[in-house]
Amino acid sequence: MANKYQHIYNKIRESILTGEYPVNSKLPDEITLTKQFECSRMTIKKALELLVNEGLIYRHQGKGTFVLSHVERKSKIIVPERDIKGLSLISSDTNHKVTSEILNFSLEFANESIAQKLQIPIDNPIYNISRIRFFDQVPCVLEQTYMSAALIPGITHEILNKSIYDYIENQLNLKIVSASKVLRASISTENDQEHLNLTPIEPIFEVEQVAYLDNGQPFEYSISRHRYDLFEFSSFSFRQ
Amino acid sequence: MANKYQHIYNKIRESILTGEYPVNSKLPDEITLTKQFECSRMTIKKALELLVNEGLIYRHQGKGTFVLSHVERKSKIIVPERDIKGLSLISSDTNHKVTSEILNFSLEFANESIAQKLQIPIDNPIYNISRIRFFDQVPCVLEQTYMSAALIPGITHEILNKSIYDYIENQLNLKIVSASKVLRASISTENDQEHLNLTPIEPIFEVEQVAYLDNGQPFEYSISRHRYDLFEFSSFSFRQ
DNA sequence: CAGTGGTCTAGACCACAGA
DNA sequence: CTGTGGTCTAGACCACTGT
Repeated sequence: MANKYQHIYNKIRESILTGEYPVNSKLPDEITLTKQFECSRMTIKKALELLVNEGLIYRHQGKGTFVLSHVERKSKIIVPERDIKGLSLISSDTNHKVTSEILNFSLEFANESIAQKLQIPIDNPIYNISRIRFFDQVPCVLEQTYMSAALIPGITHEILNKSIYDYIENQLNLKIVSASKVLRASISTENDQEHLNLTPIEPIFEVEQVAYLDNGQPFEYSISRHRYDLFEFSSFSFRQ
Repeated sequence: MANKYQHIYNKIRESILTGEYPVNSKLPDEITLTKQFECSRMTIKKALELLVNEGLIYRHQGKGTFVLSHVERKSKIIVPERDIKGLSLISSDTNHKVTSEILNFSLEFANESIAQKLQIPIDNPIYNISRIRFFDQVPCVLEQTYMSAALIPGITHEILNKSIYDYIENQLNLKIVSASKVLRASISTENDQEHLNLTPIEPIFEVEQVAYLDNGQPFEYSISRHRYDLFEFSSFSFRQ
């Protein structure tokens, strides 16, 4: 493990998830943890902060640190709202299979709206990519993606059939670090209904996303239209 | 200002929003900031971390700290995804008016599902509250709320017409600190269509939420059904 | 190499909770 | 009062960037 605080975070997280620290129980105090992990108090704090952000524990000045209940849900595909990679995550994590069908893949020139999202000049070249994503052979997402061709060179059909993110991170060695999203419900269009097998009254869960590299440059603007009955987005928020 | 790091956070945030540090510009390095604010480097780091979480800046080891672009959107009611209080926030923030119509307000006994969400025993008393929320006289949210009556005593019609959160925080002096949410798109029911003036093909943006007090106790379980055309949820996520 | 942010320390003092 | 987490310091050493 590279960092001490991440190591400690993983260890404590594991202890919580395996039930060694049960729900509602009190964690050892910070001083005890510094001895247990042979580190300073600041390092323990940093590790525990990660668990607070994750909604796994809460801390109370004067009282201590306690394990929160962490409920699992199973009926749908749960996308952690703060996740950046979307379906790619699921495919590597579980025994489900995510595949793609490419509807369109072309090189175009950015119009004003897209140029603004990607923070590039108008008429710069961009990839325009339309895919249907299948989850265990079931069509579940219509995805429209725009990427700056200068920033992400060498996209091929082959790559689109797998994961764009894998290519960017492992082949181009770029780091995807953040994303801003807008989530909304939307009436399904005829196009949606055809590709995702929906009736006209069945809606779409739309996610509009701009994803950023570690230098702050937007590299992808995408609009994903999810089957309403297969996706939920979960999030945990707390006051800072 | 209570804390030095919050003071510094506010100052730098202000400088970014007023354009004193323009988009894409580099912030002063940490050492310079420690001199400017007369504090240690850890304190600067803590302040800057808040700005990173907010998506206002990004930091790059070896290079520096830079201002990210922060775009505003205006066409819809934008709910910051990490917000806990929902509409109450908007009503106090803007010159728009949020009102309520109470459809039902009764004391009941928790069934298994609700008891589990609120982490109370089955058959404990709970408030069952149904409200329509109006935004500038337009009905826009159907809200179903369950709260433990033991935890949040003294709810009245009067309070429901205003903000429950205000009552809990200012009258009962309880602190609402976190919430876990599930967001989904849903077909509108006849009930939705009637109260929110929707046609059958118009969907609902549903938010299911459990909100927690600072002692980790869930105090509210709610399901809010939003007009799909008036609400968007925005979020910013980054890898930790 | 110098400049910058990332991690980590050892300890000080404060604020809050509960006996 | 003791036990707890929150804030803050002054400084060390490391990792990465670009000259």
